[in-house]
Amino acid sequence: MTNKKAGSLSNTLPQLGELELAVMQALWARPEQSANSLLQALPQPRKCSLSTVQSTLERLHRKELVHRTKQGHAYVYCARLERSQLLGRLLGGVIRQLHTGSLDPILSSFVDFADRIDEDTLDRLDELLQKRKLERRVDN
Amino acid sequence: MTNKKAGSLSNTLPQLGELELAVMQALWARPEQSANSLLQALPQPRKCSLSTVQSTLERLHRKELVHRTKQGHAYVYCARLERSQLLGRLLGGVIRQLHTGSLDPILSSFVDFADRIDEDTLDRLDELLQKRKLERRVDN
DNA sequence: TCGAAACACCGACCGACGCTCGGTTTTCAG
DNA sequence: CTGAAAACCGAGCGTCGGTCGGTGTTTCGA
Repeated sequence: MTNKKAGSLSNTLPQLGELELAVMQALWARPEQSANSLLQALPQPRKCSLSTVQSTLERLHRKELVHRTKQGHAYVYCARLERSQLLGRLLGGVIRQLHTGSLDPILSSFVDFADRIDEDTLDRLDELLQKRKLERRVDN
Repeated sequence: MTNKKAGSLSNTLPQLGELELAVMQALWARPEQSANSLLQALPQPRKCSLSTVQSTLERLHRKELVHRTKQGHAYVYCARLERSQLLGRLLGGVIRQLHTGSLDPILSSFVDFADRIDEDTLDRLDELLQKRKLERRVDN
């Protein structure tokens, strides 16, 4: 019947495609680049036309992930978010989908995740945590 | 020209649609349900036909997120992952997209995330961490 | 000054996905 | 054996990311 809407992850930050991600990576590696420069910077097996990069940049711009200014007749782009900020947003999006109201399962899931990675990761996480708590105390 | 592949989040767990998520929620709330029962359990504004729920279940099954067994002439479904496990996977997927090789930024992003949520969250995270580290020592 | 090069902009098409459903076939139970 | 309930199949739709070519516009150097 008459379709309503697919929407998928409505509450979530729009997911990033492969090329979009590659472009962001290139932009983080070196800020302030033109579409053409970005095209060159793309990893080997990622060759496509300038148009493709441009429309990807356009999409990224609509998603407010990049900022652009006219420099002569061409745009110069730069990322509007640090890599870690984007990661934080995406993490938040995923979490928001599956939250239960309580924070514990989330925290637990993450500790679980860290635990599975590496022997030292828990310790590293601990260090960061202590440092953060210290900073917090100074701020207040 | 000849299209190659869209793929989007190739390395990632396939994203879940709205209905798929709703079905999983219902399944977590009460395991061992039939398609029909699941249809009834869906939240109010989520009314659709049995067929729709069935094909969603089929998709979920292909994604190995639900397990099913014939009970009489109908399937009975149950989730193959706990909510927290799925969350962990999804988290891992997002992280894998944006990792830099070093784990630090990830951990940092998460501590950041926890910090922004609530005053006590850092402490709670600390508790869980210490508990986990203790358990680890016992295991080894 | 003028023309080519570089770029933005537009529209088109493709494949993948999730959602939606109706019709057909299978299957079980009364 | 018959009817209801479910599975199964296939179709269509909207959105999204990727891909590009053509067209118009701006710039800069010859």
